[in-house]
This record gives sequence, C-alpha cells and structure tokens, in this order.
Amino acid sequence: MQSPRSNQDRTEKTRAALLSAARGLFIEKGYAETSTPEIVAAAGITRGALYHHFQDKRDLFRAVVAEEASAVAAAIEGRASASMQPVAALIAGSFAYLEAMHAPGRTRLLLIEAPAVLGMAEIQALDEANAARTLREGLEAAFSQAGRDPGLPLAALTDLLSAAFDRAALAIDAGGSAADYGAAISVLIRRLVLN
Amino acid sequence: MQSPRSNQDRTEKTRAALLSAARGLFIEKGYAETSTPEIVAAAGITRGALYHHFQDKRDLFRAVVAEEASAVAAAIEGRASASMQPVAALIAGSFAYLEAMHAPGRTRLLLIEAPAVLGMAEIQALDEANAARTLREGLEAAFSQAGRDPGLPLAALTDLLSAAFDRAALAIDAGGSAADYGAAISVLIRRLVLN
DNA sequence: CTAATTAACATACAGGCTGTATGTATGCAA
DNA sequence: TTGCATACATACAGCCTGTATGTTAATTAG
Repeated sequence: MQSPRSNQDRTEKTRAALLSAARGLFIEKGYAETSTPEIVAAAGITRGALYHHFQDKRDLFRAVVAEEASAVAAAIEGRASASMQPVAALIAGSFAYLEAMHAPGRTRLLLIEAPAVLGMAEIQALDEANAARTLREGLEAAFSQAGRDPGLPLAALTDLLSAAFDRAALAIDAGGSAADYGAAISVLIRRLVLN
Repeated sequence: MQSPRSNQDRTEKTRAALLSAARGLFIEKGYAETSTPEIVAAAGITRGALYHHFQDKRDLFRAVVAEEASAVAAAIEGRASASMQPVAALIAGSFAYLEAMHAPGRTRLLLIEAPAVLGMAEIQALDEANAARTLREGLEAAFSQAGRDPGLPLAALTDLLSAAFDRAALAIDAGGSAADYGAAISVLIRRLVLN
C-alpha cells in the first residue's frame, strides 16, 4: 500500500477484467467462436497480457469454468440443511441445483462446452470437488434411513442421478417445462430411495 | 453401368473415403484438433473434393455423427422384441444401448463432441428420430401395464432416463465398472416403473 | 456423333487466429 | 541507485478455414 498501483493490484484487476470479458463472450458465442483478440478488446488490454496470465486460451476457459462451477456450488450451499429429512434434503438440493444452473448460458458453458474443451476427466474431477460428493452422501443417508443399502452400486447411482439433474437443467434452459422436469426429478428420487 | 467410372460411382467412393477418414480422425483426436488437410490426406484426395461434397468441416462432422448414430440405432434394433414384458424389454434395450455405445470413441463423438459442435438442438432431433421415441414408448407401456400413468411427466422422465443411459455409457467407457452401472440402470428402471 | 454443359474434382489465394519471441516500462529489492 | 523481475505491449511465424478459379472427365442436347 505504498505505490499508486502495486503489482498485485494490477494483476488482480487485469485477471478479473479478462475473466469477466471471457465469460461474457464464451457464454454468448461459445468457446470455438470466441477469439482471443475479441476477448482482450472487450477487457481493454492486449493479447500479451492474456498470455502472461494464462498459458493459453484453454487455460483461460478453464478458469472461467472453475469460477462458474464454484458459483453454482455456492448457490446450493446451505439450501439442503442437515435438519431436513434425507429425502427432503435431496430434493431440496436438486431444486437448488436446477435454479442455480438457470443463470444465462451456464448450462451450455458447464454441461456442453466444458466437457468438449477440457475433457470429461477434468470435468469429473471438478464435479467431484463440488456437487457429486454432496449428492452421494445425501443418497447414502436416504438409503440407510430407508434401510436398504446392501449391494446397491451407490457411486454409479449417484453418477446417473447427477446426469439426470444435468439433463433437466439443460432441458429447462432449452425451453422445457420446469414444472415437468422438477416433478420428474422428484419422482425419480422418491421412487429410487423410498420403497 | 457403361463408363469405366460413372460420376455416381466416383461420388460414392469419394464420400465414403472422406467419411471413413474423418471418423477415424475425429474419434482419435476430436473435432477441433483435426484439420481438413489431415482428413483429405488420410482419404487420399484434396480439400477441393471435401468442399465439393460438404459445405464445410461441420457439415462433414454432422455426416459422420449421423452415420454413427444410425449404427447405434441399428445395433439396438430388434434387441428388445415385442414378445418381452415391458420392463424386461426396457432393460434389454438399455443394455443393448450400452453395448452399442461401447465401440471405440463413440461416447466421446456422440455424447461429448457432437453437442458442442452441432448444438444441443440438432442432437436432440437426431436422438428423437433414433432412440428417444422407442424409449418413451417402452416407458409408457411399462407404466400402463403397472397401472400408474396419471399425472406423470412421461416425456421429461424419458429424457432423464436417457441422460442416465448416456452417462452410464460414458462412465463405462472411461473405465467404470460395467457391472455397477448396468446394475444401477436396472435398479433405476425397476424402481421407477414397478412399485 | 459431336458440341455444349455440367459434375467432380485440384490448385491457388485471402484473411484470421493461435502461440511465441521480443521489446519496454514500472514496481521492487538490495 | 542499481539491478532484477514482473506486467504488460508489439511483432512475427505458421497453420487453418473457406472461397475463387482452373482443369478434366462424364453426361446431355441437337
């Protein structure tokens, strides 16, 4: 806090401007159709700065995706409180997820483009860190309360359910009936867990 | 059948060579990392021929995807015969799908790259023409046999199930346990349909 | 049967984009 | 204040896509 602009400050501002501009363009036009000249123009800097802060275009995209994924996780956080019944918590969490994913362009960015650009492996790791673990624990709790753990492939079921949520988010974003997909999610969870 | 090489013949051979070469490269390296010079070199022709037969690179990709999707549909065809019980038919069809998707590179091509390159709308239309309708009819039959249609959002449920199948195919392809995912699919269907 | 037209390519070109290499100015540390 | 590293900006090389233009062979018209 001595110079008019410390290096740390400059870096933060530049990175933030880059991320914001990139997110807007990636959401609007997709990864492939967005050029780095466009991004830096929108951010008010030059390509030199971009390649100073990020290794390449993909690396910048990765940062945007991570940011967005963590925003989704944050939006869900706390929506399914520990005081709820397991099944109710599962359903509340699912609806929170659908709501959070409804932000403009999020489904396309996170569910369509990210797997193609970054590869499924990276996305899976990111999911695991954010939502998947919570979901699996919720499922586990619900199952164990209903007393029917034995032999069920819990991890696989978690994965399949998570895929169903993703598809629901995508479908709603594409104009599908939120009520229908919400009901379908609800039915799916209840039938799976309760007998 | 008069000339040593009729135009029709030439066209067919060239298109086939192009599609085959493109499929191999798209599967091996993905859409973005595959260049048209590479494709035509592998096919033994020039870029002029490619752009004569297809509007652009995406159009060629679209043709490859359509071919592959129809191969999957063909592989499933007949696996779920009308003589089976509805639920058994559903499960048989699901397993046939998982098997058909296990061909090298198919999950990546059809489930990861195609939505990103062609857009979700086109993929949905393609799915609808191939697998989704069959699935919905199967679900409907199973539900009506179990006597519990009223009020269920059938189309949405079909969509979610289809997403679960896709994820299972992806997960198995990525090294997940085919037994676990198969069991999970089986459980999901049974719990959903039977009470 | 020949002339004209069109289809099926091959070649050449223009523009744009990515990543890197290089230059410069400013903060920071000794 | 002198030297070094950081945060950029500028310049460059190579590749790729799509189009425009040429060429050869097949098909159609007269």
